[in-house]
Amino acid sequence: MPGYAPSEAARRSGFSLDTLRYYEKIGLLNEVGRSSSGRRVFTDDDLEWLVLFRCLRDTGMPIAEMCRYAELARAGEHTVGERQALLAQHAGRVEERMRLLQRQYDHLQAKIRFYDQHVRPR
Amino acid sequence: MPGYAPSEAARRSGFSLDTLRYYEKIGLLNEVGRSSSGRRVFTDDDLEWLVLFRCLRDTGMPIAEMCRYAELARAGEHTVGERQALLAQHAGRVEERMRLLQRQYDHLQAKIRFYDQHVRPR
DNA sequence: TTGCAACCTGGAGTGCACTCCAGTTCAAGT
DNA sequence: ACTTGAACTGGAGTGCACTCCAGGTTGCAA
Repeated sequence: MPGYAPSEAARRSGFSLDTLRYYEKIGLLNEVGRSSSGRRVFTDDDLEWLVLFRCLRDTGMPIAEMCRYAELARAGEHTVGERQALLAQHAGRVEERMRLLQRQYDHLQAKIRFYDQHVRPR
Repeated sequence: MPGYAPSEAARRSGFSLDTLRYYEKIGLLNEVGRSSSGRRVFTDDDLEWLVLFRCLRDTGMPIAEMCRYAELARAGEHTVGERQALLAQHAGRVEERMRLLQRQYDHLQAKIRFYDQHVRPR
């Protein structure tokens, strides 16, 4: 059980120090342990949570929903079904977003190719 | 040349009336024509611009960059190269985002499948 | 022992992209 | 003539997710 300094946790998770403190303050991240002098010491478990938050954030989940998920997890094992449902619903929305993104990307490419006719005519 | 009422333009573009006015106010959308009584009348050309803005917005382009593109277009034909380059650069960033999104989506699916072991054990 | 970087806190500030509001005007239907 | 609803303006307000700040510890290296 090593335990990571804030800067190390930031480096590993890709979140800024301020964001880590913010996530803890709003109760997204569980209270992080402290050293004798009051400095945060992140555990591997904390880091795993951060990896999940990064996944959820990158896929566009709002923070309020991440909080909901974290609360369910803290509530105990009997919430696994609800937690899974939450993730599954989110995954569905992500699929939709991916389809839209692909569609608009195709439009964009068409537009770029269209320019080819004018930038280098014929 | 029909010309569309604001509500019709909103319906066709998927932007709200407020957003249409906002886009015009900040100079993203060119000054829209007016009826004798001062009401906006959107042309097909306006609508085409809105379709493009929707594409760019859905793919995550910041408004400032869309403004830049619109300015280039207003500046004349000699900017086609720069315009194309701007779109191409954006497309590159979109590809990157799509890859990240796919990667994180896969993580998410793995997490959901992992729950299966616990929700319906063995 | 002194310097300095990393860390702490509470709270204020930022940037983005809208969204809402109050008060007014206008066009068209009954 | 009157009502209704869509549109107009300038400007204020909102929601989200951070990000920054001031002022104060603390741990460690030289």
